[in-house]
Amino acid sequence: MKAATIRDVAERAGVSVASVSRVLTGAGVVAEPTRSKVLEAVEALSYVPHSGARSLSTSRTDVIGVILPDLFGEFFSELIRGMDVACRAQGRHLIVSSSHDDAANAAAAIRSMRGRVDGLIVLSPHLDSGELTSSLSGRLPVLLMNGGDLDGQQPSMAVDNTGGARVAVEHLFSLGRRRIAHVGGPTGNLEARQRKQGYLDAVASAGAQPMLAQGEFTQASGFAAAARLLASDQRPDAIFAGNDAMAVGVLLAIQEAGLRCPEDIAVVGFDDVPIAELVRPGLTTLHIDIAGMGRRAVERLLTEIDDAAANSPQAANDAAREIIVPRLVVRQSCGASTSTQGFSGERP
Amino acid sequence: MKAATIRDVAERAGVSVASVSRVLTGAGVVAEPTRSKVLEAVEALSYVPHSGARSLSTSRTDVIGVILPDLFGEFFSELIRGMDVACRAQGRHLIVSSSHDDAANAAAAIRSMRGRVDGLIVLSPHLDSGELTSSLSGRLPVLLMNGGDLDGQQPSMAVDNTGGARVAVEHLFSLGRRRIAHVGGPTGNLEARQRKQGYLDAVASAGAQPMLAQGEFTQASGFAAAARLLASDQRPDAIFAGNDAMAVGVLLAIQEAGLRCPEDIAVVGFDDVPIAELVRPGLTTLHIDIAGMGRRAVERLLTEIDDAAANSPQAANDAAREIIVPRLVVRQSCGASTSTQGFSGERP
DNA sequence: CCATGTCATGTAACCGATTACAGGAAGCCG
DNA sequence: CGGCTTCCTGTAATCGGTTACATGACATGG
Repeated sequence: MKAATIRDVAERAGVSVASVSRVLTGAGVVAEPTRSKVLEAVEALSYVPHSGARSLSTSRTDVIGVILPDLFGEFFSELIRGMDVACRAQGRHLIVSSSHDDAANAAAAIRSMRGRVDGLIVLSPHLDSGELTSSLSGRLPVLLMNGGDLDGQQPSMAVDNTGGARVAVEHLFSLGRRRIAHVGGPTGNLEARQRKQGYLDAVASAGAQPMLAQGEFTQASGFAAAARLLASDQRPDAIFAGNDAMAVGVLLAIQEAGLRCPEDIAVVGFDDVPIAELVRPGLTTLHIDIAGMGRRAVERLLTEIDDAAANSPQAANDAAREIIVPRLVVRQSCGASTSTQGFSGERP
Repeated sequence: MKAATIRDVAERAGVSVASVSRVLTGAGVVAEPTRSKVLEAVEALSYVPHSGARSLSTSRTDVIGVILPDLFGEFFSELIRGMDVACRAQGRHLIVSSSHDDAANAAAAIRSMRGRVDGLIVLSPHLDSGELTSSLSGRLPVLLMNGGDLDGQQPSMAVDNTGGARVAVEHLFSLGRRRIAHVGGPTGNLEARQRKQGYLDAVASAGAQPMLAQGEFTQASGFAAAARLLASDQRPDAIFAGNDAMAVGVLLAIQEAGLRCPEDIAVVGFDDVPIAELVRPGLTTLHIDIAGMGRRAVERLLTEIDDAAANSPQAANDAAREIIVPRLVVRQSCGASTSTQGFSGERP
């Protein structure tokens, strides 16, 4: 049995295909008896419009695509969740393509999505992807997240990594720490660079000396980097890690070295992944509302798509960079509060 | 500037649309000079076939849908990653819809996907979703994951929760533990029930008494449940938790109670989420190759789709239930190995 | 009573691909 | 050179929606 078409529905309801279409799309007016006859027929045949045919005549797909790099588990799922919620609310669908670790890979994914989505959200921690995207996009609306945005013309969103890092380091200074070290992420990663820059700014403002160690955004690399720092003759009294995974590695290294956190060395991370509040001591870190970011990204892309469809010239208005400001979450690892809190890590 | 169509390409290349189509789809034969002229024109116009038009004439979308409940971060992202890899390898796309916590919600998502996907993968921890799916699916190929599969006719995949739990508990018995308790997941959850059943089986085989506590698959609930168990007059010497999140809560409760793991109480979890090897002591747990499961699910769905397209009667062959057998990963928390391992938690 | 406007509905063109079938060029053989 | 393949290419029908425009019914006002 073939699937029912709009003509089958029209025939069964005793009306024309135009009326059926009007009822289903909500466009135009239909008299009440017609409407109910149509709905009845739709129900009886369990008719579902053929999305391809619809997209052919409307030249919209009602689908938006997301291109993702290889991401940490929690970040990925939170982001998708937020996007999904926003899409569902707008009657859109989400098509994802993940694990694009290099630019060429991402480019291929973008190409394969063209023609099947109304717009794209591209997460690109690679510096060169700004140009890459614009060169590939043709006239497909694109929203860049956490990327370079080299030309400043693409609509984009990004976390204020520099500012967040500065806040973290200033917080440590305000608690009396003086020898504050930084464990940075991979050099090729834009976010890693920005966080390092924020650290350097804050240290410079305080008139202190920077102490740097290189990591890879992984727990193991944080452990190794911290081990190097602890062995140096000028041992730091605080470590600001480029992300939470490395911060947890730092905590373990401190523990393994027989030192105490926060008494001997304070630690601050970045991202506020769920594990941050579960480790002991609880990790002070910068919180980002990841799901909210995802939701916001979808909303912005949709207005961009609408603008493009309307050919409106004020599209330039939307071509702004939106900044997400992370919020410092103070737990035990920074030493600000010495009270030992009981376990209360409810996780939904 | 409108997007180029196949006719634009044909005109520029000086050939017919049929030839262009043949080059792009790979169907039929084309002479070499024609092929290269076409590819050149495609390149010049940066032509991308209109997926809607294509799906209209081929009645395929090359997209598969995934319906997901609210999942834990790591599980979700690993699963999607595996599916995504498999899809890409087969030239398919993945459309996701997550956070469907109840059956009605999932049903709505399934309906909204009909007509825009070639098949569906439905993750449903709800007991009633087997019928739900079959009633909604019409003639859309569906693969059920971790669901009830009440009628046994749907192709499906599931983890051997019962068997895995039994292995875990038997392992504890083999280490000399005798008073083994279980912290179970929510009663409405099928997987929670199966794991509990495996625990009960193993305990019965050993002629021991079951000790049960109720949790919610969250870390906090595991903490609370363990606290209750530790306060009882017959304190257990081992706790098998229904998943890793609860197991971590159990570890914290033991620590907070001034007891030692594994010396006083051994702990075993289920799932082997990344955090399992990072907590101290390292958590002994049952490993599931989540990404592999996702990949396999896509592959099975694709063969199901092919069978449906070919109208082949041996489709019944595929309507089997495939079982994923979890593997016990022994770390420190069960007390099997007393050697303290250094930190080596490399995480890609 | 006729001209005119309003409103609901129907007819048919169109979106952009695929592909069955027709047709033409070239090659081969007798 | 004629007839027959063989091989490639082009024409046009088709998929299932949407929607501009035509149509017809009915009400209203002069």
